[in-house]
Amino acid sequence: MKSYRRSRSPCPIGRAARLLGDRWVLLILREAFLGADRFEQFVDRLGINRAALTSRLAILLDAGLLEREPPEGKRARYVLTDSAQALIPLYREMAEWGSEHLFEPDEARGAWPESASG
Amino acid sequence: MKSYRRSRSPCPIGRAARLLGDRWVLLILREAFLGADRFEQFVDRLGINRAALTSRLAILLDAGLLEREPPEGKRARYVLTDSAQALIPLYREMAEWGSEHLFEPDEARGAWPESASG
DNA sequence: CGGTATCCCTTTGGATACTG
DNA sequence: CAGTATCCAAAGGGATACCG
Repeated sequence: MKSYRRSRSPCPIGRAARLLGDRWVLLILREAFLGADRFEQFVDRLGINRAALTSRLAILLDAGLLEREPPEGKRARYVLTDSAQALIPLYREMAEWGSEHLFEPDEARGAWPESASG
Repeated sequence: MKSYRRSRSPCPIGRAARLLGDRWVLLILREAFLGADRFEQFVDRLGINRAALTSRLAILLDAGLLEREPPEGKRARYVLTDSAQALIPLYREMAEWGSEHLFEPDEARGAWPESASG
């Protein structure tokens, strides 16, 4: 597992890109903002492979965007840290931009599930 | 090559994530914002593999974020479209967030190159 | 300069099974 | 429920060679 705390690009965008330039990371955080905090919830909502989810959760914990509650043991909840909450403006930008530039004018906007549509 | 115009997630974030959830795409756009518009410039500044660059440029052309000048033939320049320019606020957010949450307080912020640091 | 093609290895991903 | 393990196929990535 790569450490994301040690992503040593001197450029803030480069360092952010190392973390956020991953589709699953982006989608997991979206689900977390929408209230998901359980392993199975992410699996169910995103249709993500369990191994892939495990690896992304480790990355997000390492980067300090999620915290486990409780820190050790099973049945954890994954809760957003302040660092992750600080990403909300960026997500708002992403949603606006996506809506304006990646949809036809008459095309319906909705929410997930990713698994049903790609 | 997947078509990014046909990324049919009904969620704007899901659709944006399909495009922006790729480290190279993010970095290529950063370089373009900083003035790069030639194939070799992207290779030199990012240390990106030529095949990887070709594939990402195709994605960005398909998504309407870049345009070729001239449209056909060789010696093309890759110029940012209005859609891509509209991403600047998102990049600004990303830079601010990265600077605040992915660096030590006393750590120096700089720019690329990615190739020299990861 | 602006690519395309090839080789080969590593990573990722889906499916599925298993454990406490 | 919350993962870990395994298998295998597909995609991605670096190095390098080649072409007009």
